[in-house]
Amino acid sequence: MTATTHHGIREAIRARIVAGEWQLGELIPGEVEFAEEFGCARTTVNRALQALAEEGIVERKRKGGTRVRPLPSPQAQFRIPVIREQVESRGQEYGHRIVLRELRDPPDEMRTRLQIGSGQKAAYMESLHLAGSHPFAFERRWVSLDTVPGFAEADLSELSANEWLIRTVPFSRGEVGLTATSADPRLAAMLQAEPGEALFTMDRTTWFEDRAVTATTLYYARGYRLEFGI
Amino acid sequence: MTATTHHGIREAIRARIVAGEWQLGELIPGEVEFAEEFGCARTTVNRALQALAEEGIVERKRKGGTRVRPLPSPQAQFRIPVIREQVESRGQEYGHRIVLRELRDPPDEMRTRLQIGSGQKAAYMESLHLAGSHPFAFERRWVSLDTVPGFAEADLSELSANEWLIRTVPFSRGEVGLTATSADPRLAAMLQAEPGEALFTMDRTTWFEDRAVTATTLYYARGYRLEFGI
DNA sequence: CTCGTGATTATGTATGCACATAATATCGCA
DNA sequence: TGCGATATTATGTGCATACATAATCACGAG
Repeated sequence: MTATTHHGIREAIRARIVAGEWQLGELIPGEVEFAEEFGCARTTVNRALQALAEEGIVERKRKGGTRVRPLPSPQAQFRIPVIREQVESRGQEYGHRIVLRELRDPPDEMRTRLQIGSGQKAAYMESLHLAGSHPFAFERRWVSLDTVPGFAEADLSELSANEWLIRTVPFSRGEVGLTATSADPRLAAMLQAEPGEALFTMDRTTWFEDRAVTATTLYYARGYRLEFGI
Repeated sequence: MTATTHHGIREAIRARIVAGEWQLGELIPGEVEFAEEFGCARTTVNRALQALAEEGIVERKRKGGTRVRPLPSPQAQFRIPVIREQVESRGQEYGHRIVLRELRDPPDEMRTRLQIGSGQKAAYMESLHLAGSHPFAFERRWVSLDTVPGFAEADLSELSANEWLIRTVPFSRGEVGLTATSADPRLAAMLQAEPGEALFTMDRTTWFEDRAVTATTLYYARGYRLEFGI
């Protein structure tokens, strides 16, 4: 296997790093050297090494050369799961039920997070995501009407709030937090769990440019496990 | 800003996608078209669009053209945190204490996961990661002596087991799972938590090529939150 | 010995070109 | 009309080249 594609070269170099040919933090050969070895143009090696750098396998500095990353804290890539896809990929039918939907005065902490002026209301909703007839996750969501005025009248019978927002508001960035929560009585009732049970929890805040769009917290039913490879 | 670097062009196109210039799933202009618009070579546009494709922003098909991804389920990139760095980045002093370390017969589930033949022992250890004088996380770890024979005699007074393994065994891939666990009495005692309290839990199995290296479960102390941006 | 300046060097990146490859469209033939 | 061969087209990729940029090193002036 001496495919002289940037792809092939990238994998060849990756294999040699993984095999321990160079120490952690050690300088590896330069682009020219590799190019001679693989019998290709420097450009090609450059692309391969840049790709490895983006993956976090190596570090590169002009003039400094390329070195294996000292602490290869593995970068995990995973997709924030779309609940519908998660459920359907388990071969179950997805459904969702809006438990509560109203305009509300957000608590102070949420005002700050969503940049909502005091006195202004925001849309609040609670909904239950179902896998077949079993609860899969319970969602609490705040939506800034300032950023998304149309949300108050949105028809959410077909699309979930999340899907509606994705289609309506292009969103640029977000923050995600993962925690464990003890089920309070309401959560326990919603998710058919014991009060106090440990629930895997994901909360997310998203912005469009500089304006907060929505903040949601998802409480997953018992036994949920978010898996990914590295 | 009309920097004609692949980097600049990538950001320009990204901005236009985010701004909603094209519908989800819609075809965006071809490489030649963009090249004319930006006044650069097609190669440069190609690199920019390929980068966006790797990010999952667009989909490309030969002859089919480039289109905005239909469901921009945001890809999150985050680094699996190295505990020492987490603690130190909070301005606290990192320490760790080995609670238990011995050779043991792994339970069946673990035999399968680590590919350990029946009758063979594996290294088992429990350790406590400290932030200052407070417990930060409790770790249960199995190590395959088949893959890492040196582990039985490794000096773990300076490096944590994880850091020792990273430096010793190059590792190629792993699987990570995130869950919520209720603290059992032992966990509660170790982490100064209430029994039954919800603990954020991360387990990991890593392989070197086709051989399992180690499987660990990390129970984080109360209130831990794994954060990342998208 | 110290400091600054210029030479050196490795990576970063744009370009024009050639050819590869995959998917689609079109046309000719039965 | 139906089907298969062929042309077309958009992306994929490699190469040689030129120049940019940042970091380091060597050297010489003070």
